[in-house]
Amino acid sequence: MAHSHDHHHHEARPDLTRNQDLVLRTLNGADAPLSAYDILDRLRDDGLRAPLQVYRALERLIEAGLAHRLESLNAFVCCADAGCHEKASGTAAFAICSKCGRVDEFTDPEVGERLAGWAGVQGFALERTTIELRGVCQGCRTAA
Amino acid sequence: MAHSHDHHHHEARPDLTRNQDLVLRTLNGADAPLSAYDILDRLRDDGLRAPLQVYRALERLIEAGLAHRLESLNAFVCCADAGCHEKASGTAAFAICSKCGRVDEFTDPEVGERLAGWAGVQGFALERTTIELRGVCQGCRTAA
DNA sequence: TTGCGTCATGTAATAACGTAACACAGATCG
DNA sequence: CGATCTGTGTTACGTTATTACATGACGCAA
Ligand SMILES: [Zn+2]
Ligand SMILES: [Zn+2]
Ligand SMILES: [Zn+2]
Ligand SMILES: [Zn+2]
Repeated sequence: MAHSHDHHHHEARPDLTRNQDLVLRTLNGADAPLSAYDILDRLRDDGLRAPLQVYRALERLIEAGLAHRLESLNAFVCCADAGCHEKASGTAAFAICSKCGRVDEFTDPEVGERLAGWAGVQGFALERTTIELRGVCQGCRTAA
Repeated sequence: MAHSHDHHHHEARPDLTRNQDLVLRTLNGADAPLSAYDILDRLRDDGLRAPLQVYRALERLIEAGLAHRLESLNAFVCCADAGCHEKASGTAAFAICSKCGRVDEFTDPEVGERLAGWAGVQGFALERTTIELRGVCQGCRTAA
């Protein structure tokens, strides 16, 4: 079932397998980052039993640019900025609220260029960049 | 033995306790990031037995600006850029070589300002920023 | 058809990373 | 003196991630 007419989904996703699709839906349905074990718990009823099943799916989703890992949280979110992988200035950054857990993904071309520039000068072959901001979101601040 | 005359070390450190000093020396003596358990293993002969002893020391060292945690590695390094905590443009970034493990700490004021600027516009109360570059350092590339 | 690579999957066991809870010792201050 | 604060030591536990091995589905070529 690689090519077919069952794309009830607005985008031609890069052919997800069942487990990958389950994990991606779970991430999409969450309003905060989920750990691999959170995801596993939510997918027990769908037959997933072991962490590795989740980690393997996450690996592919991240490769495909459909999800991100938040290193400072050991958790995962689905990509919320389609342009974050457009090379040239496509370095995703994440603002993570310590109060409510919400995550805001954004890109700043200037930041990406500065870091790439540093790498160029140093002869550092840049493969991946992690930018994570921790703090309190506006909603949580005004709700104080 | 908190105050004494045994500061054979060039800087007036913020009065480290024995465990903090042991951990900091270990980090200083390493040529790559160390996990908390790496540190623990190296300090068994000095009497440390449990992970918590290391984590507590690391917590203080990081607060004091003497060490950093690398989130993408779950490991720790000692601070290599005294200016990285000078507020105004003092956001530390780390370039981590996937081949040899070496870490290069640097700061780019422009990057710090752009991220702080985004936070300001969004009403996000920024507390902490993580910037980590993964790739291959020049030494490892030319040694290919 | 059979055999062979490749990829996803399933499962168990274990490694690696991190924290809660409790008890104790020394310093400081009324 | 007791009250409190900070650092310490220890046990036990919780969370996150990987290794190793076995199986099943598919495409393809002999
Ligand atoms: Zn993204
Ligand atoms: Zn919030
Ligand atoms: Zn530093
Ligand atoms: Zn290197």
